[in-house]
Amino acid sequence: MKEQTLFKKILRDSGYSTTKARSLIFDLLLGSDDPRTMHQLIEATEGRIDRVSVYRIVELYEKLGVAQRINIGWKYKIELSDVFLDHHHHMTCLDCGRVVAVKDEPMFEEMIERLGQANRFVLKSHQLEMQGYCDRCRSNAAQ
Amino acid sequence: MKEQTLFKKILRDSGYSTTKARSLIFDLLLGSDDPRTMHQLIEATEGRIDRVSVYRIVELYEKLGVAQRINIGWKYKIELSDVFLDHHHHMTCLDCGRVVAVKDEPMFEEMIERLGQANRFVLKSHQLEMQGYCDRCRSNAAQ
DNA sequence: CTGCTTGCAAATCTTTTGCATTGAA
DNA sequence: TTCAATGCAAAAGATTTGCAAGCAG
Repeated sequence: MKEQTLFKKILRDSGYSTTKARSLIFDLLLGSDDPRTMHQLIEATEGRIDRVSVYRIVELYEKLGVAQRINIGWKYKIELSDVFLDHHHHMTCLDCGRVVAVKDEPMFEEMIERLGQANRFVLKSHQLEMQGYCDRCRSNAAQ
Repeated sequence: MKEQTLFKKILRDSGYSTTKARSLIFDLLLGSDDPRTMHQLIEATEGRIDRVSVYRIVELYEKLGVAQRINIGWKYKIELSDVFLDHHHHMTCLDCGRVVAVKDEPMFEEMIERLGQANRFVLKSHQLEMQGYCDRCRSNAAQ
């Protein structure tokens, strides 16, 4: 199913309407490879949507599982959820700030599952964030 | 080495002095099992330290590797770094908010290492955050 | 002593709330 | 048409900055 169609279906099924503002935010998220900060997202609307609405829309997307916040350093960024992007994790370069999406291995998922059971948790989600220096930056300067 | 001693040594070695304010924040972090939000930390000082100083001290602790921010849901919390606590990860209950520290397996560390190499990153740190429902909450209501 | 630290005041930035108006179905 | 969604104004909350006074070494 085309992303936009699935997106509209999710809204409709949950009793929300598809509006110009909601579609724009969705397209902005779909259009960028990298997660976006709230600030970037608001900038990207170029005043077409009020900042308050951006907050409200992102909040809704999180509730519906359309988007998720991920934590990069001290800040958070927004990206589409696993429904629209493959489940993955992030590796951030401490020097240039580049964020690489890392597909995870089945073995990793199994391990997460085991950790949950060992603590008697029924796990719903998880995030793995890694930081280090990418090859480009490493060849430029000694860390 | 006793925690306080190591703490003072880290400050001294980096050219910072040990002050009443810095010791208090350190003790507060050392005294609680769970990570603390900035808000909780400020409350815990009971006005003995200005909120601005708390921010500045926490910032310094992060720079020196004494403490680290961890992301719990949308917010972040502060806890002592691996220098003072064993390296671990967090499992948060989506219902009651309880945070469980999870010791990780050597296998996990190996996997992280491999992921780094595969992406030509030299990894320096990583965090794994898991969310789900704990056994207490699960037995109270159906999720 | 002397410069690093802190407190205080205030600026700035981020996020939330209330309410009147607009627009999707 | 009708109620949900948006914009606008403003409040509330979080974080940062500048500067004078205080304290650790």
